[in-house]
Amino acid sequence: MSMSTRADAVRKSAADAPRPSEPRVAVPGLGLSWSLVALLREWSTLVEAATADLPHGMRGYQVLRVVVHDAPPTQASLAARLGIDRTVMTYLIDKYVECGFVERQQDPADRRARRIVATTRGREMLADVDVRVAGAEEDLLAGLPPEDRMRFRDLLERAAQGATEDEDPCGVVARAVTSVEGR
Amino acid sequence: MSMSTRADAVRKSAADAPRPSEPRVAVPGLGLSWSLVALLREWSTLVEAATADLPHGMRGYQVLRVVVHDAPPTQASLAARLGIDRTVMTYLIDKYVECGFVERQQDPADRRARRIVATTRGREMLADVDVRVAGAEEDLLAGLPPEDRMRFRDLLERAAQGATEDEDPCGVVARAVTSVEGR
DNA sequence: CGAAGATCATCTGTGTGACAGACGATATCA
DNA sequence: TGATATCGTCTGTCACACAGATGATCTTCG
Repeated sequence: MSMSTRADAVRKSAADAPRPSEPRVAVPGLGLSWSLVALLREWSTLVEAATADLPHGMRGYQVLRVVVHDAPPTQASLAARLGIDRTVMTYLIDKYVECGFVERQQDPADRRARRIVATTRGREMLADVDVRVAGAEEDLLAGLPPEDRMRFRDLLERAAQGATEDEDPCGVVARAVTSVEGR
Repeated sequence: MSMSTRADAVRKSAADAPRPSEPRVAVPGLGLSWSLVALLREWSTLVEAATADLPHGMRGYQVLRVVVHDAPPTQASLAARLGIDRTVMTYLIDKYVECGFVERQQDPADRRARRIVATTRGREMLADVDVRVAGAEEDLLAGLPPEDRMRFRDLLERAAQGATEDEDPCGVVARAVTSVEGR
């Protein structure tokens, strides 16, 4: 960030209000970082609002999504898929079971494993949240004229694709997400 | 923090939720979240590498940057600027003092306050890291043809600006960053 | 078949990091 | 002068991720 104001300006009395910071901020090469982070942050805020009903925030949403769409055979594989520690997955699922969104079923083929299946209620909730999330994403780009939004999405997607070519896409999201909600 | 766009009232934190990921599987609106997060994640990785010499990674980098460029009058204002808790700032600065990058100087005008000033070594280090970070950002967009990069930067910046109009830009970055590197 | 080892989910302990609150020192205001 | 606010620090607490051990079960191979 850093802005043009400079050191000598330190004259000002300490009593000054913590200045509200003006949004300009122009430092070479910094705009990219800042914009990326700011946008993601805003996204996080919006999506958080959209999923306020779900335990464990974004994390939980992801889990539910994967459970519904991919139905991984074991809890461990589910965790691996999202880059979450297996022990964490345990109490994460606990919570969701408690809320009635998913169930643990003994896999008859392998009695060590529990298959995590979404309940009807879980599915409904997911569908509902999906809609809200989509809306949130649209809101996120509200500052751009419609035709630029598409262009932006496209460029963003290509950039991301290029940047993560050889990377594991699942863990990526999981890790980044974890933190964002951190606060 | 205030959220500009809608996102009304989100007192409780507990949810977030991107649409993660699996590579295939096309879900409407899916790409945006994933791409944003993935790109930021990649950025985080690169920048983390670029700032490996600095304590506290990118957090420390931000602090050093602000110290050098803005020279905030007090430790508290520095913390506020970056959205970091004041008590956290204490040991964060401790570390940097220990490394010889900054110094705490009693402000003669207000003996309660310590002015944080960068040492020559700190400035050199910052300049050095700045270069590396700029390079990292360039790498980040390597997947885009050169002319698209500019276009992308522009769109990204405008989108971010629109999304965070009335928001405090500093805290934004700090918080998001914290989280992302979380891991 | 049966023993050894792998795998699954869970439980327990540990470490890290953020934050609230209290504190002494100082500044400011009435 | 006294009351109140601010600055930086310190202490205690809390949440959370992770490593390791545990009991149950499957698999492999002699």
